[in-house]
Amino acid sequence: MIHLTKMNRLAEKAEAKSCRRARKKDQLADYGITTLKRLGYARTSLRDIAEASGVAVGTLHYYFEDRTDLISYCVRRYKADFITDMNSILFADVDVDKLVDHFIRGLALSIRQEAETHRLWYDIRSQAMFDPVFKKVVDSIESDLTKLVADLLKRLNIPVEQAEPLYLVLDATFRFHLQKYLCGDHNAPEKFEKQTVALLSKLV
Amino acid sequence: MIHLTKMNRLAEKAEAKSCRRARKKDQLADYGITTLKRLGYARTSLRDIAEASGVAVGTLHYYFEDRTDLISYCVRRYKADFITDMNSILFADVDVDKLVDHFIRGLALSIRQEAETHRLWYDIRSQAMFDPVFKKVVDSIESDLTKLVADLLKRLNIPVEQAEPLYLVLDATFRFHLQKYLCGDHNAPEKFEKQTVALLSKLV
DNA sequence: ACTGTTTCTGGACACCTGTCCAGTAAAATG
DNA sequence: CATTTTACTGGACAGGTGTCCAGAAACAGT
Repeated sequence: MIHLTKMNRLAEKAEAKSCRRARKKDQLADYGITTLKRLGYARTSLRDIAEASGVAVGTLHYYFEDRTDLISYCVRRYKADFITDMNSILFADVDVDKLVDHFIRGLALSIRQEAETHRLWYDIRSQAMFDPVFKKVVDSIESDLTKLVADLLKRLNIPVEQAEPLYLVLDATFRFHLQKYLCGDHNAPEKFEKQTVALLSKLV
Repeated sequence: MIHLTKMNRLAEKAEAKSCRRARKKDQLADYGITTLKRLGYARTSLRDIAEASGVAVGTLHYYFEDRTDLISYCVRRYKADFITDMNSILFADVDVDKLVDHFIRGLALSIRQEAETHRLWYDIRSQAMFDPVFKKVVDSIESDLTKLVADLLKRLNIPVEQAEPLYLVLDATFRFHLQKYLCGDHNAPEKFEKQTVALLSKLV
């Protein structure tokens, strides 16, 4: 029995240790994401991230294999938050009647509040066309986003086969107006809302 | 009179000179575009372009102010070819009846034949969200593409106000299937064709 | 054939990049 | 308290980056 409790102790310790390590790793990744949002993939260096984290560059290599590993980890982690945000928009409102309008309004609001986040997403997605390292996580995010739209359709009793093309339509208008917004057009989110409503009324 | 002919001569010489210079500049830009297509914006260095051109790095600085100037010039030049290609797709066929189908088929073919070209376009467009240097040329290309769709609508006797949202729909499906194609899905162009036809039948 | 101009080279420059490691500080362990 | 393990530092390293320039080479005009 003593052996077992001893082993449990050790196991607990080991777990607590790896847990602490994981937490720190995530914390560093968060600073990484912040930096990536600001500078974009092409311009973000390890030193930028280290400086943002208030940590030496070597520390990054203590927690991550190499640059690719770090950025991949950032993107994977970033994905989680990203989808969570999107989901909270979808399920914020329960009234099925006005669900679509609220959904679209949520997206419009997100252009205002999370412009840098979405900008990074489009950056990474483009990068994935050149660097296969990001292919998997980009595919994963994109299928999650499609699923998001599918969930919306389900609640509206619309066949989910339309989810993919509908996601693409939403994505295109969203990206376009995000771009306008980032260029200083403060009415872009509003325009996005109108255009999307008009588009959806024809499609569903 | 002698003076005038003399001045004409000189003017001609000067023009021929600047013309030769411009031609060489364009030639270098072409090698730049080739390299950008292959490596993407983030990974393309002046030395890569110099090597592709069979020229010393200094020569690039002889024709271009700096890196930004070179790449901007490349993108601006690349835009011309890009739009020309797109236009030739639009006006290749004259039969109004099957114009849309041919147009979409042309786009599908372009995924196969010009995948790297389009990949670069999406790369630069994302880059423009971070670097205002590319904002202008990206806007210009995007408005040209919208005009392309508007021309298509005109020939179909459909109000051109729909051009922008329709362009966005085409862009989204095109980009999505280009991505799939680049990931090894050889049927992506075909799927693009089907999905786009289905989508358009609902929209117009 | 000589002269001035344009074109181009090859290398120097300062800086930035990711990677690595000896050594230090801190914390856990006995 | 002593020792071992973990966490972290600061700097060295090789290689890559954009930029710049003295001078060679090619060319033009006379």
